[in-house]
Amino acid sequence: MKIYTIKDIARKAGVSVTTVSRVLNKRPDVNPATRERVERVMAECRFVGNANARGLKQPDGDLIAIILRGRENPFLNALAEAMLAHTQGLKASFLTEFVDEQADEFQAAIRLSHEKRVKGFIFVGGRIDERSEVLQDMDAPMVFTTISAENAAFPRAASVSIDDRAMGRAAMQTLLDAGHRRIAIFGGIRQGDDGFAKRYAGAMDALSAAGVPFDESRFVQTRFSLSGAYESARQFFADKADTTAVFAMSDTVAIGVIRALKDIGRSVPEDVSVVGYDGIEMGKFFLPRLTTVEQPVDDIARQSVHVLMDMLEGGQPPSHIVVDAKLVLRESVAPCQG
Amino acid sequence: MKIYTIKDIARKAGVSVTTVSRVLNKRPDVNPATRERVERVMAECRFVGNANARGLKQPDGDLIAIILRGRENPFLNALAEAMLAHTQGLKASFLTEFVDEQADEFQAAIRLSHEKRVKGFIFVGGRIDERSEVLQDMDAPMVFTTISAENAAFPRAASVSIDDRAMGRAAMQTLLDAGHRRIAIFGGIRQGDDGFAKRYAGAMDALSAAGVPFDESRFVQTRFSLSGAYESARQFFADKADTTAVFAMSDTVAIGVIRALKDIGRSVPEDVSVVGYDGIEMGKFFLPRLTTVEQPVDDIARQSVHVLMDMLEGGQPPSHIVVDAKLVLRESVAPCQG
DNA sequence: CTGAAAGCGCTTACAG
DNA sequence: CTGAAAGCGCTTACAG
Repeated sequence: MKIYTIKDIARKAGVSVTTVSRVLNKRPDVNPATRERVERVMAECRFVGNANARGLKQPDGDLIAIILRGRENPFLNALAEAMLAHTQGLKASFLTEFVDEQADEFQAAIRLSHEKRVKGFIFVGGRIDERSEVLQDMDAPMVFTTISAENAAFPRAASVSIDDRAMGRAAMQTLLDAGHRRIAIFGGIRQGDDGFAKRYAGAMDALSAAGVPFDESRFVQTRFSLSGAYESARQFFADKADTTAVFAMSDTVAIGVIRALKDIGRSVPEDVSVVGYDGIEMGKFFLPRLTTVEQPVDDIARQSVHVLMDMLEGGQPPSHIVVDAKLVLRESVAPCQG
Repeated sequence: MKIYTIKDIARKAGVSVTTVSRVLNKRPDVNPATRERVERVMAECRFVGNANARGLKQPDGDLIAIILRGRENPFLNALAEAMLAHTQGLKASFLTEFVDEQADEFQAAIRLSHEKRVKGFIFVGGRIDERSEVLQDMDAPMVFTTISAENAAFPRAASVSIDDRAMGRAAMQTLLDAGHRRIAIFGGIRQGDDGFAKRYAGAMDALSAAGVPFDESRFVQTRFSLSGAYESARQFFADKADTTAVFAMSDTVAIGVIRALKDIGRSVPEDVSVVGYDGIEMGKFFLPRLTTVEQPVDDIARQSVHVLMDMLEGGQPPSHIVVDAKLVLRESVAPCQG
């Protein structure tokens, strides 16, 4: 199948390449008859423009990259997909870039800003740490989602997130209200004031308001995968069998923990209560259904896109938006028996 | 942040753009001192080449597209990821394209073959139907995965799949062996000899070998999502409450069915047995763990990549590879009580 | 080992 | 309404 160029089409239609380019870009200043003829030839040849050539000349509108670390994470995937849905009708075009769980999304951003002249970035489930420093040089606007960049001091970084501290507190409070006292927390590395650190701080708020001391050895730092959480839980419960409740900082972790509990002969929620975080779809189908902190995926997605466009086109300063999350009570938490 | 071009670098380093291009492409014919100087300037400027410009000249090695229909499907995602893993060290470069569940992956292929000069295609979880006809014109080699293209008569289409008929039979046999007779099948649209039709035919093989008639009204055509399967199952069991077992043509469907069963007060596997298909990770964590047909993801991925490269570089004819799947017995099937 | 020049496929002032 | 020509950032014979 020969690949036709704009030149081939021009020759076949008996016009100049300029004219072909015009009809290709649906410009108004073309004689209807000419346009029709060119369009027919293009259809016959199944002509589709060469994106590289076009990209070389046209700034591509504005290209925006949605960068997602962790291809398997169902929550982040849902978030990215929702963003794409809010992208329709915008002048900018969007691309989604997946980087490995272990990889550096900021290096990916730098690379994209050069290679593809990407003009704006949305980090889906990003982190902010010392590696983020490389972004200081970048003048493209960016937005962090599910994490606040308020204290990050990047000149052009906005953020959209839930109030992780308040929701961490709510999650823990749910467990406390059910009468639990020996509670474990399964979470990620806490650094600075990132999301995990805030959820942890919120949990501590609830605990100390209730006058319940927290035994540091009940904090488990786990990988955020089913198998990682499963192994962490097997190991933890072999040691701390008297734990009656778990606050898991993601639904995926919650599911891994529940499976491990079941395998050592303990039911959820009868023997151990579990509260998750994120609100993934599987949480509504799992047995038991997960009690969890539900992040408003669609809301976060919509706001993220709009905040970025406001910075990019409106020249507005970055803002740090906090959206409402809610704790949904389902089946994985029950009154403490112990 | 200024974006530097090869020209800027050349000027700053006091060489020609040709030389810069040479060091950029790591060609051997550059004076070490010159190379070092150019590299330093590039580093200082954080120079990264413009992909569009490069793509315009260089055939990009060979660009191969992995096309995946359905961004949410965990099985297909795992398959695509495994393919990428087998891609390391190959001369070709790969890109992953997601198309909507409802979209036409063949149109996407045509578009990519023009826009990005894609030279080969891997359809992850593709279909073969009347729409596929557009591929007749395409001379780029392609491979279908999880479905056989043996009878499709595309000149350059290879395929890698499991023996769906045999495995459909094995799935049904498992249920039969457990004593079940009133069995439902939850599957997709059967057309021609696609994967669903084969799984169905295999199930019929097992049934008729066992002398068990199949009640056509126990075939349920469902969407392949948690919620789709859930709704189908609620509706089906309201009518056919005496069904004691289900063969679900995907694990996701199996999970939706199990959740629905539980909600109408029936346990799996005590009251109803369920066998799934695919072997997604969640199946090992769900309660109960899923008895399922496990597709050898890594094997399919590796073979797909190699078959394509053989066609592309070795000029070999397309082959139709059948890889071994196995039925893994876990917890969702139990002896029939009824 | 190095550079001047042509060209990849397109777009866009500019002139008519 | 239409076309000739320059140029986007790079690569690659070709000549030295």
